[in-house]
Amino acid sequence: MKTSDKRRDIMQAALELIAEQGFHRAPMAEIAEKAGVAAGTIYRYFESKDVLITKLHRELEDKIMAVLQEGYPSGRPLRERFLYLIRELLRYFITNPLHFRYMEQYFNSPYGISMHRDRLLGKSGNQDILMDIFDQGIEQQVLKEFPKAVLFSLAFGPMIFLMRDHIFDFIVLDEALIKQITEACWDAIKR
Amino acid sequence: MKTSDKRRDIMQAALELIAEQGFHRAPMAEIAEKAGVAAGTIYRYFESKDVLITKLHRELEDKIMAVLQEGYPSGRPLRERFLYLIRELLRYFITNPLHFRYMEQYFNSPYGISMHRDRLLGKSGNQDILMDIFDQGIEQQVLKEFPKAVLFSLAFGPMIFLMRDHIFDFIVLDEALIKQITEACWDAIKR
DNA sequence: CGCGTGAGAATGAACGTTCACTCATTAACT
DNA sequence: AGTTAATGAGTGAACGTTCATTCTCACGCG
Repeated sequence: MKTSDKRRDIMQAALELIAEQGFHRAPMAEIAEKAGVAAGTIYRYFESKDVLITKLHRELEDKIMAVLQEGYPSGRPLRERFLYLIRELLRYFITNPLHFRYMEQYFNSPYGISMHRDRLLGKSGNQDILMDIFDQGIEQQVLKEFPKAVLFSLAFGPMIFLMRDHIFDFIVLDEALIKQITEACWDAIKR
Repeated sequence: MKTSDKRRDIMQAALELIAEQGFHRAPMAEIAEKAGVAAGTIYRYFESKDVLITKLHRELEDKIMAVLQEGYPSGRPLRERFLYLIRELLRYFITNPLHFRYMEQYFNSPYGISMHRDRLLGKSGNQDILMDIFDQGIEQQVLKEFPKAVLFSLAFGPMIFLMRDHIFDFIVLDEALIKQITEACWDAIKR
């Protein structure tokens, strides 16, 4: 609770500002002010804005992955595991809208491209629960015979769009709707 | 072929630069250079960068809508009309990747939010072929009973993701795959 | 116990760069 | 000759980053 205190404050301030305003409207000076430190102080903890952005992303990703792993029904059928993943991710983002906004920014930036490439090529460090489902689903002929990128898009594309709509109040994602939506996603990929 | 000449050049240069680099890495000076005019000249045709960006978007949207209307099978069943729309849009973007990249940039920016809001509320100027399909589909009980925003996400979310993957060479969208994908989208929304 | 000291932490003014936009000047056209 | 179009150096604002300076505080010494 010494150095990590300021480090935390800076990361939290950066998260909020970037999630709400985007990378370009989140100047270091403002991040510093929000974190209650001087501008120069940030550079004691992060060598550049880029590094701060990347570290923040990695931290969020780890946290989300941990949440998804937690109650993951490993032994259960594919369909159930798939529905679980989509549902829990939606719930997580609804509870943590800033996290969603941040990840979205990151994804829609040059950073996001290489991240996505690694994921599709299976090069992400931790083993990837979702890609595993796709592999098994194709093998067991439960899923349509699509490249993984296509399955990924059919499953995640709608989710991202819907979270956006939810955050901007174009729609209210309640439990009933979430259930129906996850099943609609399943309809799209199941054989 | 007088004023419109330079106007065209400027819009084309802006389209290319913004599509490839994003709004922030497309300085007016560079747009001017690419268009073969001086920086100040742009302001004879567009009162600000914002206006240029908005005009460019409107033009692309009009063009895309015109293409979609062209062979639109008005009299045919809902399913056929839906598949047509998704397929033709995919084809259009594959043929005009810069247009896709630009629209994507625009959508993932503050501009995009209000645009999307208007669309969901049916406030876009021209009547909206896709939203019509959703209205009719719900009425005729062919589609799942979702809010239009949800149907929209299920239909378009995957498409946007896939175009991204296609443009970055993570996937090759050939005719066979496009057919299967559009049908998978239909599976997601059909009752 | 009080005090001086030194090293690490923090500061914020200043710097260099980038960018959208302006405008006095020049060129082109009628 | 006069009107419109085009130019591009210049302006000021915004930003990421630096660094000389100040602050903090644990520790050793008298």
